[in-house]
Amino acid sequence: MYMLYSKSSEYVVRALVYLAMKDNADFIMVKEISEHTEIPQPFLSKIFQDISRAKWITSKKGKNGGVKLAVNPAKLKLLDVISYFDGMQDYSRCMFGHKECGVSSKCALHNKCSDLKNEIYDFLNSTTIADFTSIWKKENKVSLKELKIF
Amino acid sequence: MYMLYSKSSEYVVRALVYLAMKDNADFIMVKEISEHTEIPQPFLSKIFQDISRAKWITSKKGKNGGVKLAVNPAKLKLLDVISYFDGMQDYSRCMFGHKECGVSSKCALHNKCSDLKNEIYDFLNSTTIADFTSIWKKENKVSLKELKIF
DNA sequence: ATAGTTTCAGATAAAAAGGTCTTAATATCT
DNA sequence: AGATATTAAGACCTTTTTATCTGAAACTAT
Repeated sequence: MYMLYSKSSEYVVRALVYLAMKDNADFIMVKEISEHTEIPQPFLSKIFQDISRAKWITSKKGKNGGVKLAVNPAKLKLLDVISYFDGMQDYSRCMFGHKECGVSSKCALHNKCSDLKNEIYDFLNSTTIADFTSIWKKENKVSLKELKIF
Repeated sequence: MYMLYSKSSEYVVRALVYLAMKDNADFIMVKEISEHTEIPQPFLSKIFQDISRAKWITSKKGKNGGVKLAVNPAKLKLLDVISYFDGMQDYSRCMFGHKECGVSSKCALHNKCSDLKNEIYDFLNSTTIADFTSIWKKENKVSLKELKIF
């Protein structure tokens, strides 16, 4: 499928939003996050291993262990998250495959489409984990099961 | 992956555009279409079987056989093609999962996102196979290898 | 130190998507 | 009628994505 983002990306956004809602003093157990986000726990563990390598979180083993945000969620853009898991896609590609898509060959269809792609790019590039978190806090919700980027 | 469309959808658009460029008097061999669109022939056959059930094309076996458009390409919307293969997705779903997404709970993020989804929907709903074809004719191209919806 | 808890790491399994192959059926031409 | 060309149909294979399992390592509290 030509994708906007994968399941992993969606999951990790939910997980990061949940973490960002906490005061970030304690480590949060993966199990707890799994329950509130409805992400299968083993899968979530693996995702955390992944983003722990990327230094977005730190983790602690043993009693009172868990995971904790290591970066400012206001600096974590959706684009970063998605491209980390799914790779960066080409938001500027011409739909007709022209290498040099000059003015002469531009048409309404092309323009419409590249505008759309720019908008998607801008949205992903300007929206952060913190943006989601602040809304969720306002709503006083705990569960993030339903959260979807699009 | 959360998709905009699958490979099948992309392929079938290319194939339909190719067919729509022909005068539609003769049946066109799947092999010929496969070569000009760079779609693996066995896969393309399968896709044609599919859309032949949907009555978008007719096919003829045997010598001088092949496939032929059975509908007006100006009436074939991208949305139809994509939803036929990938199913209709929910373009109006609230990103926070609210069943009743009332004004009070709407936020900038929600609005931005639903605007985007609407635009995508409108694009897919207003663009037809014929739109692609007319541009391709203008460009005097034969090969459709590079064509991509987005 | 030891027991208990919890992540880490990697192997493995299941599901979905994408792609190929083979045989049968059907049409056309001679 | 027979030979040939071409799609139909469905089984099968491959790759990618998603999900699970297991044994160890590490930390804490007692």
